[in-house]
Amino acid sequence: MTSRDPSTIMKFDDYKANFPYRGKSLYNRLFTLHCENIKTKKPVFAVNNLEKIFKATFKISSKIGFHEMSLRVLCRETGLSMGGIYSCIESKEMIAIMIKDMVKMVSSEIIDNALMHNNKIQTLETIVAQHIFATELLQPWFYFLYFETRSLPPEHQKDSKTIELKITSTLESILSEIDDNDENDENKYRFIATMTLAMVQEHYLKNWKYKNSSLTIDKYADETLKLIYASLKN
Amino acid sequence: MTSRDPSTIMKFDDYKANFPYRGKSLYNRLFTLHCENIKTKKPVFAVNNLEKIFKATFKISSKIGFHEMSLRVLCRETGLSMGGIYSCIESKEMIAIMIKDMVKMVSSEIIDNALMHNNKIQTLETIVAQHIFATELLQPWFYFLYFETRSLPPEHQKDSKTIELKITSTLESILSEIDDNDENDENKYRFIATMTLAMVQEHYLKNWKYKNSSLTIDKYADETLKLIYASLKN
DNA sequence: ATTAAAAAAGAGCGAGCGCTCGTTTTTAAT
DNA sequence: ATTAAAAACGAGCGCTCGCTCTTTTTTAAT
Repeated sequence: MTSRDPSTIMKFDDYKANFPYRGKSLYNRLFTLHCENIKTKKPVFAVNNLEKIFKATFKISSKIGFHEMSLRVLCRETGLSMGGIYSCIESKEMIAIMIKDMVKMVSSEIIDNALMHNNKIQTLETIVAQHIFATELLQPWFYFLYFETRSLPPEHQKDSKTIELKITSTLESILSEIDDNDENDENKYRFIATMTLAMVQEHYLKNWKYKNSSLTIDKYADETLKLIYASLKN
Repeated sequence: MTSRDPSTIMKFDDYKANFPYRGKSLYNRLFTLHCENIKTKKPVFAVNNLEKIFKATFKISSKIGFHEMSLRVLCRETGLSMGGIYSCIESKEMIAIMIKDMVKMVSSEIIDNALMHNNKIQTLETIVAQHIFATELLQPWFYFLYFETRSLPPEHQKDSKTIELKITSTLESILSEIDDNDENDENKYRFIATMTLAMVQEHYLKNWKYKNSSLTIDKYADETLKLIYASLKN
């Protein structure tokens, strides 16, 4: 391995400041992507209601699961009527599909951007750190997709699994490029890539552990990277 | 850290050979634990049906989720009638609770037994390796509990989370006992304990990755332990 | 072969589900 | 202030859910 320069890695606050999928603009994007299937035509109304619908969906389904969330309870939580909800979404199922599509978009962007670095170590560190940052900023989205993939229609389930596969296979090939330890083989790189994703997921799946922890998100990313390098040396 | 002797760690095949929670005897235990609430009085009938019910539950709910599994589909899959099923279980919900209780029992046993070692390194390695082995042998049970904890009644949800907490806090304290690297602190031990459990879970949650893999379960356990030691060295 | 107890069966119950659609209210251009 | 379009409303529809209970079948001791 050539060299590592921790100072080149973006910090969470910098990433957050430029993150385009936040607040109202997040739901604006959602509306733009699905406006064909949304009866409500004026963006300002649709965007407001989409925000209510998705926030309520995350709140309720994180506790009891998406399928167990009835639309009547969703009405109460959003303050909207049944008709109000159904003029902003096609069906209950489509809520889950929209979440999957958003997660897919964000994950793909991180990988595609990181691959444009010439320095492969920087590519590795960008993918890992930015994934941890993005899953923190969109924690309810990633959490939902992890637990509710099974309730998606088959073709969308497949799509969801492809997201994960793309991350690990990208990591795997970068690891083999940057490593110069003869003892390591492709199985080792696959193991480390798998472990890396497991650590990213650990953070957003059990984020209550980290909310009031002395382990900041920047430190978590750094520890994860250190673990990768320690495992390569072995 | 004093010394590590890989030869003292049990291999998967040895563990499997003496594992008491297998085949019919597993469902016999389940019946004994819950016979008060089971209408079917003759063990031979109850045990046979419990086996059908649980195997079908795992098969169906691993694909679509427990709540989405209707009892009518469960009837078809088990070959039993509605009445037949309800004379062996109290309610649909109780199926999930029984699974939680079984997982709790197995996990507790591993920790309690491992803590009886005088050599703390052996305790650590026993907890890690045997957890990986047990979650392989009872994969559907552990997988189910991970994804369906949310559909348990609150007090049982709490109980389920306690299982995980007991494992990580035990690991954490053992790590601090065996480590002599001054650079490490309690946060580091917590991070490593968390990562260790994440690796155990990775294996049983995504076991399709490992079913036909060249990475055997013994090797997986060994790699996980090596990662722990590499991370301690820093 | 008889028979009483145990097990298995499955139609039917009330409740709650996702979703629709005719009506009312709100919006915003004039 | 008027008005036509857009948004919000919510009772009601058909359906499936978990579960019960009476009836039928099987078991096993005599």
